[in-house]
Amino acid sequence: MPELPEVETVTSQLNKKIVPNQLIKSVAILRKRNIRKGANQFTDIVNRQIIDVFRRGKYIIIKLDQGMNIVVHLRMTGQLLYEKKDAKPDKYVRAILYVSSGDILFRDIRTFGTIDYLSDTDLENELKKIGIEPLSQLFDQERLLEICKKKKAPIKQVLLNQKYIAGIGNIYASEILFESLVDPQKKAEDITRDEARKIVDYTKRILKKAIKEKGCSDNTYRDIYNQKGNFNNFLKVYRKNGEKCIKCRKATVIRIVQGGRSTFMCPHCQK
DNA sequence: AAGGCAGCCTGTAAGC
DNA sequence: TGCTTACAGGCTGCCT
Repeated sequence: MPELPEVETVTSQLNKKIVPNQLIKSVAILRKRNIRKGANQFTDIVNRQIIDVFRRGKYIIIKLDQGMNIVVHLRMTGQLLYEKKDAKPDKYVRAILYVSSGDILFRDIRTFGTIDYLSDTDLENELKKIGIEPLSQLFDQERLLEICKKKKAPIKQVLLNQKYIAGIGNIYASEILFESLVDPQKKAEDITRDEARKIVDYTKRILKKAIKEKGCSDNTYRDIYNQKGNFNNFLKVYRKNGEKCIKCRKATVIRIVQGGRSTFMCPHCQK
């Protein structure tokens, strides 16, 4: 689940809670495999000061002093939960950061989530690999056309590819293309100028609205206070297969598979 | 270079 | 009720 709006929600809440000047008191690693790079130095973080918490793509970055960073990716079912102190972890909690004011629990049912411990340089190199922030001013019609140029992959796959655009996942990709009236199967290189303008416009509008609603909790996503987001109440096409399209009120929303993932669309509206 | 697909895990819902 | 199957919002690595 967690895509840009959900990760943004968690990041900004955590930022308010633990920035600045809080110390990492200790750390508990309950499942080693969730800790990837830098696992062996992970205990160094004790007594480091937290300088900042920010988001890039779907990564949550907790910036520490001495040029080190804790980098969290929630993947499918990851959660970061903030609790006052002495939280009692259930069996899905994979790691705990004990900070001055409370405990941060990394909870993840499917265990795909990751935590890396990276120097500023290593972090910079990791972040270079991911594409443009869709909410930045630099993401515009021209930029999207540039990204789509000479790509034979379907536009949906391009929107999902973090190398090109950072933060859009499966839910928002379906929603964006539905509002833009673009067929998700259309080759990226065939996207017109007008379609590119609409895709950019709806990407920004939908992501901003979803952030305002604290994300989308179809399933396991929760914010740091263990609360659900409200954006699923605003979904127009995602998982609406079998229902009447709300735009044309004639055709039925269908589910197709692209790259092994579900796409939801109205075959009448999206050409 | 780029696309397709299995794999990482566990839970839930649907179908029989 | 219980068993089996399909599916789940992400990403990597290997193969073609």
